[in-house]
Amino acid sequence: MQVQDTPLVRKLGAFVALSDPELEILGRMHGRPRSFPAGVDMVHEGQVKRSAYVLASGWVCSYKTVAGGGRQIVDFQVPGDFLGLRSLLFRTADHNIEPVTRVEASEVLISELIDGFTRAPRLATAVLWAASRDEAMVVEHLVSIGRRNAQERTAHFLLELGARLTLVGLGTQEGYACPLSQYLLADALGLSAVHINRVLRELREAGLMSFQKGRVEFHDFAGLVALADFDLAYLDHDGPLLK
Amino acid sequence: MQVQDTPLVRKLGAFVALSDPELEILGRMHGRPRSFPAGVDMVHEGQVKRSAYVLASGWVCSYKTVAGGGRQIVDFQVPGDFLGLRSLLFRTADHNIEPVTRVEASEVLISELIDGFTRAPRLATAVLWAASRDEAMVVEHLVSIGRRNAQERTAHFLLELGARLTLVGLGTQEGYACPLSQYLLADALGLSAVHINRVLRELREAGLMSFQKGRVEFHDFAGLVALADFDLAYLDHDGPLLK
DNA sequence: CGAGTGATTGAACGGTCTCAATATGTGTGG
DNA sequence: CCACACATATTGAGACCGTTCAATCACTCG
Repeated sequence: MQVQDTPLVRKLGAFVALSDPELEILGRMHGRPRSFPAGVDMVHEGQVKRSAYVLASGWVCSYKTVAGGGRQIVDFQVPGDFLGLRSLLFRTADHNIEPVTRVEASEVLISELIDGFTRAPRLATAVLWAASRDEAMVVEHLVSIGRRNAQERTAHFLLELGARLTLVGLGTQEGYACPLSQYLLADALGLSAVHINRVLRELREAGLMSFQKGRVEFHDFAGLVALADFDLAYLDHDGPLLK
Repeated sequence: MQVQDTPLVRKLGAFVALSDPELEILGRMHGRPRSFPAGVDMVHEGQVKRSAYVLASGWVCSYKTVAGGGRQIVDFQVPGDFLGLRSLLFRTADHNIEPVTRVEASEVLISELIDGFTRAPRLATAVLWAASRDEAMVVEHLVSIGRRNAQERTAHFLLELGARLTLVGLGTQEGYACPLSQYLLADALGLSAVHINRVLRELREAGLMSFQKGRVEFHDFAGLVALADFDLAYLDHDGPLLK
């Protein structure tokens, strides 16, 4: 099988130097393609029959709803990310998953995953690392919402998305394509869409960055990192941690 | 070896029905006791040499600091909880761990953990479940801070702590002993200590609950659950999920 | 061309913060 | 046992950040 350059391979490859047999096993995980339209939940809270997926293209968001009718987006997933790993061990899914754009994803059977791990334990480590990194991002998100004001929070979030996309080859320090609406951004950052709009304007007028017409552009990367108190380290790798 | 009734055994036992050999392996994890005074960090951000621990007695908090000098407490750990599992795969710890009270904990070597899993795979499942549950709590915390007002947030948090403590035999629907100061509560809930004080007074005057002199008392459990939009399901088990 | 979605801006309200002062409790040293 | 320092809890007053409501604009798609 030809060595592939999928987002998943690129991401895990940043952590573990992958051998040919390992690449081959990963390649097989892309064998069960599924397609989902934007805006229709792939998984909803309380759903019993669940699957895990690897995102091939498109963006999705994971969210929970609250009594008042609002919702909190916990995280977005971009190509190369896993979906639904966390609640595999629960009786029912504990959150909703909604595609932000049209999405192509590969369904991963749990048995397949376990089997892959048995034959290539280093893959298990790589996936665990990816899961730990996901949780670290949720934690950083929590810190943002709890202790940063709207500007810092917004800047931090868009920087982090940039770092993740860069890891899978979909972004640079110049910017990236971003299909999120200001409403989605608001639901993710615990702010109102109106206020997001004002904050984006302030950031633009300060010459730090812009987010318009589906594209995030960093105009003063260092300044933005300083404003957001963004830690480059935890997404920055000089190369695989495991050779 | 005598079958033990430690908080860890009690918690994992709620998820997986544990056999004698499994209990014996768990018991051995309590073989490396350590003691820590209140207020002195056990682990700090960026620290390279890390250990994992199982909490035997006392409370600790995990937190991250932000530029302005503030901090956000991500979670508290109570007896039976693991410490430091998440960042095991990172080069350095990504958060601080501070004992809230004097703490007794057992150091767990990574090799020991892996070895235990090899000989008792069901233990691995149980620990993974515990880790997933921890992450689910962080997510719920995120939702609280993002989308609930101060009253709902405070009520939700104290209810969740109660549910966790009940799981290890340290609380009931009547209440529980709680060593947290209003400052710690504030750092956890993304509020100021002054406002926490007012919120606690409102909850008390509404006849819902009280938190005074180190003790949380639920006066109207159902009313509090309704106010907080608290989901009893995800911490509520009729018995082990795996027989 | 009309409808719907997303972006933008203004004005007023309100939840939470900050600053400040006063209790209350607890441990320490004299 | 008292005096004191120190942490924690409590309460008030004013300021500020972000919300809500409302209107207008821009763009896309039928």
